[in-house]
Amino acid sequence: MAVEEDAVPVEAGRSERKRQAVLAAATETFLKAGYLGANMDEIAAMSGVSKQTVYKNFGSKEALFIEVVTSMTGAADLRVHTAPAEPDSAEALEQFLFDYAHRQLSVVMTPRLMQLRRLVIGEVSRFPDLAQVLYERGPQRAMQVLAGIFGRLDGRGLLACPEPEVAATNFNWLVMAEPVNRAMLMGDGELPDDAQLRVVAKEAVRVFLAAYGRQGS
Amino acid sequence: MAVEEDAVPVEAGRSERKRQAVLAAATETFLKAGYLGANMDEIAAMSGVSKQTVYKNFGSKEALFIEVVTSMTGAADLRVHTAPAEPDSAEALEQFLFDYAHRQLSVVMTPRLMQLRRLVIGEVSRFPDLAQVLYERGPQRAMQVLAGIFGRLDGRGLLACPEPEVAATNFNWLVMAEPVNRAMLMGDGELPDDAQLRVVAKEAVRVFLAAYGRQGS
DNA sequence: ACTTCAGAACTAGACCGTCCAGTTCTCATC
DNA sequence: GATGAGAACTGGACGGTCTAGTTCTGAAGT
Repeated sequence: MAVEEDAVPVEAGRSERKRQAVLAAATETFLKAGYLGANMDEIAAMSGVSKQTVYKNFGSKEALFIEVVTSMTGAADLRVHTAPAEPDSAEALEQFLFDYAHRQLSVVMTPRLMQLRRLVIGEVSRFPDLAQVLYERGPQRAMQVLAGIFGRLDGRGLLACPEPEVAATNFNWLVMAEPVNRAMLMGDGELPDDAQLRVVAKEAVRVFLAAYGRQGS
Repeated sequence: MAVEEDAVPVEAGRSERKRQAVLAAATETFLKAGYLGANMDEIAAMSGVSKQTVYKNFGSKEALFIEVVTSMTGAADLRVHTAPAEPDSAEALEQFLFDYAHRQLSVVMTPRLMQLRRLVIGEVSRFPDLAQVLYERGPQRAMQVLAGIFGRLDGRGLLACPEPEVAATNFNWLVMAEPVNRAMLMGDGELPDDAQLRVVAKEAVRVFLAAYGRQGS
């Protein structure tokens, strides 16, 4: 029937447009006020839609919240997940690690993703499944991808990590831990700029290579 | 007048006992339900006290919440903050780092402290000052203490860290990042046991010494 | 006698979800 | 291109529920 069953509707029908408007307004509202603090009337008003339409599209406040979080994690997932070319020499390895760290930091250290993380953490007891999905699609996936790469580099003698998962975990958190955990509690007021991200990434690579490189950088 | 202005009342008067009962009940309730989800009627009932008494002792829901969080952070602060004897040889250094990491993990990785952290993170926009206090009395203080120690060890030639703050930050998160961030999103269902904590601590020390030790472990 | 508190009712307001009458859009058919 | 049926939407009101905070009465303790 309809040929335009597009997954990413550029010019969608009225219903779909309203649905997207509600989702956008709900995202803003939940990020700002939290789950209990968010107001369905306000979401409807902000999206220029009646409450009836909100409930027709999403059924309940819970369902809307779940949709907001999963759609945001999915979008972030796409931006992070691009297979990088693996290095084949010591110099290429160092550059590869730095680029990976810098890109990961650049994508993740944004006010919206930090606020999403706060939101989900605060609702762990109410929505444990959502939090688990965020963990699996975030840190866990990053560490799995890294572990695969590190395992192959170990096989080629470019790294010395008998347990690639451990090395991947340590590299991941050497890069992400300080900025993320600082942002969690100190707010988005002083998120690190690009220069600071590069400093963090560089020292993380140095420490990592000292521990898992062939003969120290 | 009253001679018994004890800071830590072992056997306090009725008023003080009721105050403590309210504080205990409020702590449980806020940890379980969050700020907006907590119910003042329930807190009064759980502490065997009338709402009038609750409001006489703590003024408002906000004030009670602030008191709950600050008293918990203060208590945790006391348990973490004991000056350790600094090492004076390479072997003592390794043992010192391991003991420090293991103790830090043991104290922090408890369901109540993890839940407190989730609670405060979820309320960052409503109570930014509380979150800042938690950060300063938690990770920040730990890193400052470590930086001081590392600076002296660098002076004695036991470490090679021209920037002790950077080394302290990296050691702290090598130890804490994986367990804490996993617990934040995956819940308290599978908090690491002592054996796992020792594995994490040991590998953290190894990586740290490879990067900041004098000639590798 | 005098303070203190329990217990319960009460105020004032917020909010989720529903309902309905009237309007607007979409799209197949003519 | 006009038309008409049916789906989608609006705007507002509203029921029922919940909650923070106040107030009142009576009892208990000192």
